[in-house]
Amino acid sequence: MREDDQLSRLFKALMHPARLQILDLLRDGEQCVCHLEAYLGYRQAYLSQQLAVLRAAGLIKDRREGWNVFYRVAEPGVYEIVDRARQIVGARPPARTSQHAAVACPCPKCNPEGADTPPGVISIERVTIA
Amino acid sequence: MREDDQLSRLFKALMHPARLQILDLLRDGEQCVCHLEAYLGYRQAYLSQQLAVLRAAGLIKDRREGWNVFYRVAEPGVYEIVDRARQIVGARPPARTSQHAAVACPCPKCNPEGADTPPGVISIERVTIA
DNA sequence: AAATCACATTCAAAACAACGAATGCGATTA
DNA sequence: TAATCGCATTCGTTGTTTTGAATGTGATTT
Repeated sequence: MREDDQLSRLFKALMHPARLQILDLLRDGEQCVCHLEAYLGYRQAYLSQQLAVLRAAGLIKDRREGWNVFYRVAEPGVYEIVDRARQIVGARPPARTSQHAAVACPCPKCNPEGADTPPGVISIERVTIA
Repeated sequence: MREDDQLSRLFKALMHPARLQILDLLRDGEQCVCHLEAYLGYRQAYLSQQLAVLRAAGLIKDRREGWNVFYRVAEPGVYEIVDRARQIVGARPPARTSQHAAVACPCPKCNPEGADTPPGVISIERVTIA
C-alpha cells in the first residue's frame, strides 16, 4: 500500500469535528461511552459510529468492564498533530474537560458506591480547568 | 465558526494523497504548476483543482510571474504535522524531490536562458537526495 | 431463562468529495 | 487586437461520508 494512502487514512479519521471532540475528551484518560454521551451531547448510536471510525484508524482502543466499555487513546502522538494544527488555524488550545456535562454520567465509575441518583442530588465531580 | 470546524477543514485538505504529494514537492521551495505537472505526472487541470483546495485551506500561497504561477507553502508548520503523522503510521520520512521528472519542466526557471529544448538535449538539474 | 443495561452494527437517504471534460481568464507575444 | 501560453474555474457523473432510525449483541441481574 502506498504510504501516502495510510497518511490520508489517518487524516480522514481526524477530519470530523465529532471525532476531534472525542479525542479531546480522551486526553483526561479513558472514558466510557456514557461519559462521551453526557459530555458531548451526542446520541449513543452516533458516538458508537464515530468511535468505530477512530478504532478502525487505530487511534483508540477499548476495554470492557461489566456493562461499560472504556475507550482510551492508542496513539498519544496524535495529540501533537492536533495541537499543532490548532496553532496553525489560530485556535486556542484544547479545553480539557472544559464543559460541564449536559447530564450526569450514570456509570459506576462516575458515581462511586451507592447513591444511585438519590432524589434531588446530582453528582458531578469533574471541574473546569480552562 | 466553531474551532473544531476549522480544524477539520485543515485535516480535510491533508486527507488527499495528491495534495500530500504537492506539499512534499513544495518543501524544496516554491514551484510553478508546470513543475508539479512534470514531477507528479498529474494533468494540469487536476492539479489546479487540488491547489485550489490547499489554497482555500490557507496552506499555500501563489505568486504570478509572467506566464507562470509559483506556489509556496504558507504555513511551514504543516510539515511538522505531516511528518509526525508519518511517524505514527510508520512511514518513512518524505522523499525530497526523490523522483526524477517524468518529463522535463518547460518553464524558464527550469531552463535558464536559451536552449529551448535543443534537439536531443533534455535538461534536468534536480538531483535525488534520498 | 428472561429481562435489562450499555454499546455495536446495519440500512437508507441526503450531503459531500473526486475527477474528467470542457471552457474561461490574465499575461505576453506577434 | 489577435493568437498563444500557463493556469483556473465550472459542470456533470460517480463514488464516498454523514447521520438518523432501527435492530442486534454480549454481559449482568433477577
